[in-house]
Amino acid sequence: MEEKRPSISRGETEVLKALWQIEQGGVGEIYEAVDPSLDMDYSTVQTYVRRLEAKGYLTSQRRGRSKIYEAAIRRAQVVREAIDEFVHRMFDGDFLPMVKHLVDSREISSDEIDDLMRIVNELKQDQEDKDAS
Amino acid sequence: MEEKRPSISRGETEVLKALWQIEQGGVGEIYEAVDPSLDMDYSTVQTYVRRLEAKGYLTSQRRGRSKIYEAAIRRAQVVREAIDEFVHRMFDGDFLPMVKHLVDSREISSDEIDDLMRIVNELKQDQEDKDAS
DNA sequence: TCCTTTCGAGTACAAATGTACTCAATTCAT
DNA sequence: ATGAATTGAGTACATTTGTACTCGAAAGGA
Repeated sequence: MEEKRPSISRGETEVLKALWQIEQGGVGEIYEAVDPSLDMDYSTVQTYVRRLEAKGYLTSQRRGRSKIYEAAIRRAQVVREAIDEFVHRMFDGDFLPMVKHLVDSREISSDEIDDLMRIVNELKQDQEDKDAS
Repeated sequence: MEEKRPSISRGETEVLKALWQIEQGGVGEIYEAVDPSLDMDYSTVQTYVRRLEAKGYLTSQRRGRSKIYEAAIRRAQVVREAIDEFVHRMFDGDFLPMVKHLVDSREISSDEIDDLMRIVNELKQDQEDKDAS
């Protein structure tokens, strides 16, 4: 089991997202990959990278003079933890009200509803399969 | 339309949750209502209340020597904004992957699946009703 | 070779956040 | 009435976060 690492801030999350996208790269490449609409300074990216490494979210290996970074934690893992944290914070850990809010508070296209249907049906299927065993 | 107020921190959120629960009350009562497992100091609650008022999340009215506070923003509103922020941050605004993660990353009881079904069916119903008009 | 660009490493610093103390006024129980 | 508890108001302070600058080494182009 991994240690539980410190949580990350919004800015750090953005940099991590960029790194997940490019899989690996130096600060320059990460900088390129960060959502441009954020208009994040190179130095700022640099700082976040440093902090992320300190927090154990990514590892680096030297290659010549520069450093290649790589995420040390999979996206799904971080996302899961963030969701858990969020559901606990806002709904005392009860995820259904969360889903309800999610779908209630925005307009959803028919396609999305169908996708939702599919997701839930799959769940139900799995559950029935399990019951049958 | 309301101004967009500053966002609130975890601690502030907890105090706001407490206030939503008791509807209204002085700092003492809010303090009592805060999730005890957080073990939040009276003074800390006091500070959060002050900051929440400054941020426009709650209003107060004097009653004698003490002050009665009341939430100025409905829970649903705050929750919606928080969810939006979260979905944007983690899923670039795309809520389906969010739901998928939500249901994938935990064990869900049959009852909960049925509830989910109900929620989604209701959605579908609404959508069809709308189409019919 | 000399200039420009690129990095890493370190430092800076204000705002936000978590957490708490002080003090003065007041209220309450004995 | 007097000491204890409560409350509002203000202050304190370390940590985290957002944002950025400096400096020096290396690398690459002219």
